[in-house]
Amino acid sequence: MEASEGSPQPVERLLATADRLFYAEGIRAVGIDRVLAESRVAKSTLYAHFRTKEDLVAKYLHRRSDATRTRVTQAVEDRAGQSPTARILAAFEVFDELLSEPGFRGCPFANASAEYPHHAGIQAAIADDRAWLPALFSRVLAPVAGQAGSGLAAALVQLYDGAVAGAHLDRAPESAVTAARTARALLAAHQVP
Amino acid sequence: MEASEGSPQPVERLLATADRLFYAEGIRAVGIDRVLAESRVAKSTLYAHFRTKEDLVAKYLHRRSDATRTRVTQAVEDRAGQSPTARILAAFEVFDELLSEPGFRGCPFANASAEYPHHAGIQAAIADDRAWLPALFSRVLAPVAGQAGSGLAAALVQLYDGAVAGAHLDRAPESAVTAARTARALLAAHQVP
DNA sequence: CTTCGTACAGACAGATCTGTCTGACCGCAG
DNA sequence: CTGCGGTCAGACAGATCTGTCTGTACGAAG
Repeated sequence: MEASEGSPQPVERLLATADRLFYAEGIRAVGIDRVLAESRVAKSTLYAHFRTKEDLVAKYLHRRSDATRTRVTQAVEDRAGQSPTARILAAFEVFDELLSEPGFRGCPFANASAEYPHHAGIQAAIADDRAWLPALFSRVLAPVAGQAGSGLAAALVQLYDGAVAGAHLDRAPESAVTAARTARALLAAHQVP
Repeated sequence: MEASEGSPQPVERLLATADRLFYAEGIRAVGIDRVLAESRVAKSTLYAHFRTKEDLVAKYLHRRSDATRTRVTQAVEDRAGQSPTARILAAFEVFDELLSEPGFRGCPFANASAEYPHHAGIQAAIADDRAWLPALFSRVLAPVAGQAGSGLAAALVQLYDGAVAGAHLDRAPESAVTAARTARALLAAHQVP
């Protein structure tokens, strides 16, 4: 039934290769033929599972979103008993790891939005991703910050977005540390414990 | 000698159309033929002034950068006598205007970087743009913040980048106001007058 | 009037990209 | 053994894109 631990199933190979190439070189810059050749998958297999290239792109984005959300959420949940500030800063520690990874090339969702500003399925994948981080921050802050909680969460998301942009465009991975410092100052200014 | 006030010269028409289309729809998504048709310029004229499409893209980016830098710098210089905090906040007021413009679709440099991650001329145009804002903030902060000035400037640039990303991906132009609030808190925390 | 520089219009070649289709192969269920 | 679902390999059509080239038009300079 399942893969007998040889090389992964075709769809998995396809998605792994698409992730690598689309993220590293840009989506429109990478043709379907290239993805197929490097993943050793037949064209007919691709189109048996995805209606168009854009469907594959949307799937690529959803997988990226899931992976990051899981990783960040886990780090925050691991500190369930600690203070809201400590939990927020735990998220920023993960951001630091993400932004320091060798192949980091910016936010895959911002990048995809630049390439497909008007495609419904891709924009939906992006909108989907944009929801989880403010929700996570709001959840962490809910016990201590009442009304101002969502505004504070939005400000923290901005710090994340700014760190991502800077790490990419300025090739400055230390921007995650700068963002964490600002986050700490912001939380202190709002008397979050 | 100069244009007798009819329709602008071909290169100017070309650049205006390229700016509009590249920014609104993405660079790779817009073919040269489309730019030529909408600007009513002949293909031979384009290639007499630009060696390749990418050269035109680089020019488009340089013009965008110049326009924004001029506008922001002017607002800051207009408050030459005022406090550093007031001058920084004046920049954020301009950001608010920029992010609230109807056709706003994110940072043209981040967008271009997503589409041409490996093209030397385009990456050079992006790197060029990335320098002026931290330099402006550093200049404003130099009189009051000594050593910490450049770190503070970097943090403020992050706030700008975060506001741009949020305004684009979340369609939330009010993110400029959020960023300005954080900037004010940050400057206060560093006792900048 | 002629010449020169600039621009226009559009054909053209060559490359490339997406999506369809054909045919062969292979493991497994019946 | 036979049939079937899933996969591979690659040809193919049709569209599209960049960059070159040809020929024409027009105003200014000489």
